[in-house]
Amino acid sequence: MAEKDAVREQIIDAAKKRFSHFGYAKTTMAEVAADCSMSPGNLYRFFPGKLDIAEAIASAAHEEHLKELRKLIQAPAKSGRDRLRDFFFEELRHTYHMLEKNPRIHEMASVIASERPQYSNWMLANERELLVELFEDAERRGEFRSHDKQFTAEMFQSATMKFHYPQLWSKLTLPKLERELDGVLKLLIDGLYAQKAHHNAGQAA
Amino acid sequence: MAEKDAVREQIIDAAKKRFSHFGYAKTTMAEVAADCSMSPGNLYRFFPGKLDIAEAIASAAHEEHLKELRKLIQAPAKSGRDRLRDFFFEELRHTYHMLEKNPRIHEMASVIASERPQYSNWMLANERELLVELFEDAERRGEFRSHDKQFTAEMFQSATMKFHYPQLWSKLTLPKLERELDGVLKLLIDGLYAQKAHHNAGQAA
DNA sequence: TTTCTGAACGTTCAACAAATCGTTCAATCT
DNA sequence: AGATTGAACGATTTGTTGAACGTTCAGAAA
Repeated sequence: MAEKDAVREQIIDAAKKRFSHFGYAKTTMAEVAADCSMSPGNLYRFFPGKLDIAEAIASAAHEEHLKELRKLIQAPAKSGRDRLRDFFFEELRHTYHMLEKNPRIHEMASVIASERPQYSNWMLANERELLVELFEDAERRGEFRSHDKQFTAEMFQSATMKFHYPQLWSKLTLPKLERELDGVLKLLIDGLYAQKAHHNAGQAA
Repeated sequence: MAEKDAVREQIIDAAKKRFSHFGYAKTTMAEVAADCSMSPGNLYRFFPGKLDIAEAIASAAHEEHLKELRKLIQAPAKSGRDRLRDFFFEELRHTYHMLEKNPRIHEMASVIASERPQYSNWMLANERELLVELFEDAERRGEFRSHDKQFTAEMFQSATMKFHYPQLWSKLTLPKLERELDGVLKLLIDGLYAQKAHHNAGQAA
């Protein structure tokens, strides 16, 4: 089993190099197999198909991303407002730099998104979990409160969706995007605080 | 001149029928010309090209849409909150029904959006003007206040961008989309009211 | 037996040819 | 003259063919 995992890792490494150098489409299974000194057919004992190799690569990167996000929402000295800002700014910069630094990686992400629509939803759900944690923590500290944290997290993701999709950016620079994200977040978070006020008023009555 | 406008109208009508029946791509200039009992070449005395005919059709529809939106934001008996809700719900339903009722029309919109990127921005800017009017009116009535109404309008459009792009809907039904839009708007508008409070507090100090 | 290979299968892709389309403009009509 | 035509032009699309690709599996290797 450990043996099998090591081979999987080797395949992932070889594929990652090829994909980010030549792109997903221009990389053949035969090439990846040759890089691993094995036959094309043998790859299929370790992965159901080419797309699954890409998914494994993406999942590892996603795990790294989640780790970074987790660090941000657990910053001890920061307010809930600042943590939310840090969270979504990290999301934006992550997407932006992926596009800027290496378009091949973004090609890979696009292929996965179009061939495995549910995969994007899974990633969004993972990030949403972190948001819920953040909201729970903010409530514990009495900062803001929301009735349905799962739903509120969905609303934040919905309202910041534009910043996930470079196709919607129409050549905006990162500073402009950041200014826009900042404005949206300010409104949303002020909304959260306001709902806390309503909630308290309701309790008092 | 009036003569020329009448012919333009005839061309637009013929093209509209063809585009919505067979689609933009499958309609040829020769067919539109034949429908108008003229030669293909003659079309170019009235329109610079095929895409401009589509744009004229889209612009007329856009004018209708703006008229509807204007009606909603000027409803006398409604609060700013309700007007904002009506505004964006109309936007969502407009997009949704365009897609649902006649995909050919949506195809036309997609072609224009991809060939004339600035055209989409122009439509967004028109709608943003109405939002600014709405904000000015709400401020006049003392309901909520925002420092930079142009910017605030941009933030509202940014946060509701998802509802403009069916590609991001992943099979969500209209009721689900409406629920989501409702949640986003609730946060945003609460945010507006909260900023008014901050503003007033600032004035008082 | 279990692990691995590489030829074989059906599908997808790339390159080329033919046809079609948007657009132009010299010639024709009014 | 100005208005209109329709053949001609270049660009784009369509159709087709052969190679390349992802995937499978019967058999070889271990």
